[in-house]
Amino acid sequence: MRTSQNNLNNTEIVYNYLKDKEAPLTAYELLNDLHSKGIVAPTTVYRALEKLLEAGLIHRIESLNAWKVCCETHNKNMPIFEICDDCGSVTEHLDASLTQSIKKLTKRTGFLPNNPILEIRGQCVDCNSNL
Amino acid sequence: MRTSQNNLNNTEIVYNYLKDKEAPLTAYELLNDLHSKGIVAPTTVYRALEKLLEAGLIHRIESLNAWKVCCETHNKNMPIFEICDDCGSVTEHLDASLTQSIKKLTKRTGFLPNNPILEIRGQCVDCNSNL
DNA sequence: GAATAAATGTTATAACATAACATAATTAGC
DNA sequence: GCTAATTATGTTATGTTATAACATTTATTC
Repeated sequence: MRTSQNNLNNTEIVYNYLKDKEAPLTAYELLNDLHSKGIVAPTTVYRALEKLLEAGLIHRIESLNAWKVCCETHNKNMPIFEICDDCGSVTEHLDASLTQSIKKLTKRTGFLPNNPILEIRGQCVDCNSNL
Repeated sequence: MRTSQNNLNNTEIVYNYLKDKEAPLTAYELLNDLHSKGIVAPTTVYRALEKLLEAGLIHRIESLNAWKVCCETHNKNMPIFEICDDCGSVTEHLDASLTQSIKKLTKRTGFLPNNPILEIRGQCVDCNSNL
């Protein structure tokens, strides 16, 4: 029996919900928030997230165990995330010189990069200027 | 009642064990391996890891949920880790130009960095040259 | 040696993630 | 359109990572 009320599949439901969020959400936050859409098991959430990740539509924020939509303007650059530990906002940045630095490093060491994880924990401009 | 057999405290026990490892260990791997030293609860392991982290003696590898001793030659540079998904080895690197790139980015965005998490998943030189 | 602080022990549980297998929906070929 | 194969989904259970809450012990200070 199909439990969802409309013709969106789980992957689309998760993506649409995540799309509007400033801060990333954990899988269990998604599960909780999307109960009303017929998503009732962790497995369902994780399967959707896996597909979105493969499609390059979302990123996993490793240091938060949370998920965020991709800005989709990578243009060959590696994404780096600024994570505000005060307000929880996460912003994605693309930076050519950073990307070059990492490429140089891996070239020098002979490492074959696959998935760079670049996250900076700290305080965003709004939070550190309001002190 | 004191259960450990010698005069090392838990923090030292964990550090000494971690020190010799090429690959990082998870908290539960440490727990399992250090049962014989009287460490029998997750809490004990996490408390030791927290102290070592504060002391700057270890790093947490976020994308592996695992822990590794610090090379202790940072010299103001931010550590970046190359993580081999084939053999599990993790190597720590210090790179001035990478550090500069990140500083420039945070200066531009007004972000106050606290803890940079820089990890590259991929294939180490040994694993990618043996193909 | 009593009072305080720091470290450790113990039990329970929260939070994050996947395994294993059953069923349903979609599609591809005939 | 029917059947087979594939893909998606549902369901239950469990594995893995991390912390809370509180008791006890050890070390330190006066």
